Amino acid sequence: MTTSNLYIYDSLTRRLEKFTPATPPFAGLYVCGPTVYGDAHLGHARPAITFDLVFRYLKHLGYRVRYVRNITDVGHLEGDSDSGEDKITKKARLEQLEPMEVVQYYTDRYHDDMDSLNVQKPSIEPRASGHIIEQIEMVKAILNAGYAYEVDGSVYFDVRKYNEQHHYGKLSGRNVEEMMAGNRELEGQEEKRHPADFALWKKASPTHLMRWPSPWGEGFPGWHLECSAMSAKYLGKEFDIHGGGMDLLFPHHECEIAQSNATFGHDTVRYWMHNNMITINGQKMGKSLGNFITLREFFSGNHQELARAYSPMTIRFFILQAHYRSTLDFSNEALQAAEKGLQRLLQALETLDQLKPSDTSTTDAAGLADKCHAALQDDFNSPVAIAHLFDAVKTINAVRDRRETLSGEDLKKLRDTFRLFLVDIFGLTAEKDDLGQKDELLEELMELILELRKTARENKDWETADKLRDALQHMNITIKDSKDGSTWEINH
RNA sequence: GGUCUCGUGGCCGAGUGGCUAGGCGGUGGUCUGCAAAACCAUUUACAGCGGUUCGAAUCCGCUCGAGACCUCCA
Repeated sequence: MTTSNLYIYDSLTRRLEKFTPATPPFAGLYVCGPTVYGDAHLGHARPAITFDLVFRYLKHLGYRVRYVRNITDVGHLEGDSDSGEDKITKKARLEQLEPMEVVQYYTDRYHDDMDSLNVQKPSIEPRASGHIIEQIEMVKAILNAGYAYEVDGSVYFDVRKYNEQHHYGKLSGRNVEEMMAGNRELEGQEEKRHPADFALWKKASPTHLMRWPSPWGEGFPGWHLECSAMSAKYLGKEFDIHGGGMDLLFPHHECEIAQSNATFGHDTVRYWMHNNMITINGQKMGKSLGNFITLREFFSGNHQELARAYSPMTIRFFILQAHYRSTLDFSNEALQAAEKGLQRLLQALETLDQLKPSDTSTTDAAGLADKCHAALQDDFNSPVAIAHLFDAVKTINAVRDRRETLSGEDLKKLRDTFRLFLVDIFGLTAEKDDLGQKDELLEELMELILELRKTARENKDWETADKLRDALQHMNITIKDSKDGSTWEINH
């Protein structure tokens, strides 16, 4: 294994901590996945890409990583009330489908979106509905430990009791007493002994569709239980990294900590990582505000806020260009800037293959790997690593233009390093749809047209040459002339 | 109201005490039949006020502004 010096910002200690996995060379990573009752929006892309980077980089460092990302397919209640309808059921009713049809439909679409973004599949993608037994067992264990109570077919976590021996609120920086003061009156809370108590198991109302038998009657698991149960099942009672969006810090992850402590008597997570939010007009992009733009809308450009379509790779690069703990503000201008920047990097990747080695090097190319590693080992600072790649682009172009030279050895090193970080670790590649759109017939036709234009230009028949160029531009095809001839591409 | 975070040049976005972040845009140039593309060069910053320090974007205080969580949310 590569000796690493990886530091991760731990949300719990609020400091950079040196990453030392519990049982090297293994590393366990659990990330909260989506609730599948709607298309993924730009906000969903952030944790997916952030932890895809973590996954890829840990693997690169030589760890044997088990990455678990759940699918939440048990509908959580819309309100905190017994009478509330859950999100998936509501969607199912509106679309006249089985709840599980809704789940399947949006799970498939989520997978498609993640594939487009070149997000690697997790090692295990467990569904909450497939782990009802594990969740029931966990409720039992918490009841046995005395940290929960049953009321009329529902089981609640006893936060006040738990707080006597543990600190409920240590992750999100709050305490139970303070939370009392600011707590709002919500319906359906009469059963709880304390407003901060949360449901571990919820009795299903007669009309509730998603329901399972349990020792407490027909019902469904509580909001926070699935992640505790499934992370323990697949990663053990102590695992390395638990990730998710900052908005899950409270109450979701706070509750997970309480559940795990109640069940196992100790924390299960060694490092808590939280990605920040994507904002639009300075505000969080989210379901509740209704100001979200789905990934599919980005890819098609079909949304009021979008000046045009943006490719999946542009979205990916846009997200990687900011540090995961900073907010990232969406704008058309920023996305177009990202698109241009990415093109520059990808162009350099191609140029790199054409470079010829010299006897000696006039420029340093060896430092790139160290600099990029240093950036990533500093809490996955992808924007700094990317800045180093841009510096390397200058070198690559200089060698191409014969302003600098590289020895064979240095050239190989530069190629390997550049490709390693850009393609393997950041997952940035040329758009696949480029090739998809260029079918064979089109290729041949374009070759013919470019040949005709070349002849026209050689005969100084500028009228014909320009006519071809302009006509193609109208068809959304751009001709790019260079010394070595002309190339073409379809505009996005 | 409670807890917390942030405020960097036209835009996005790194940076936590002294050393050019980077990208995009703009401007100038090279190339080109012209244009585009590509490449090269280059421009402006640290919300305000006060303090600590030889020295602060970076530490402390205050003011102003924005946001997040406290209910489902990535």
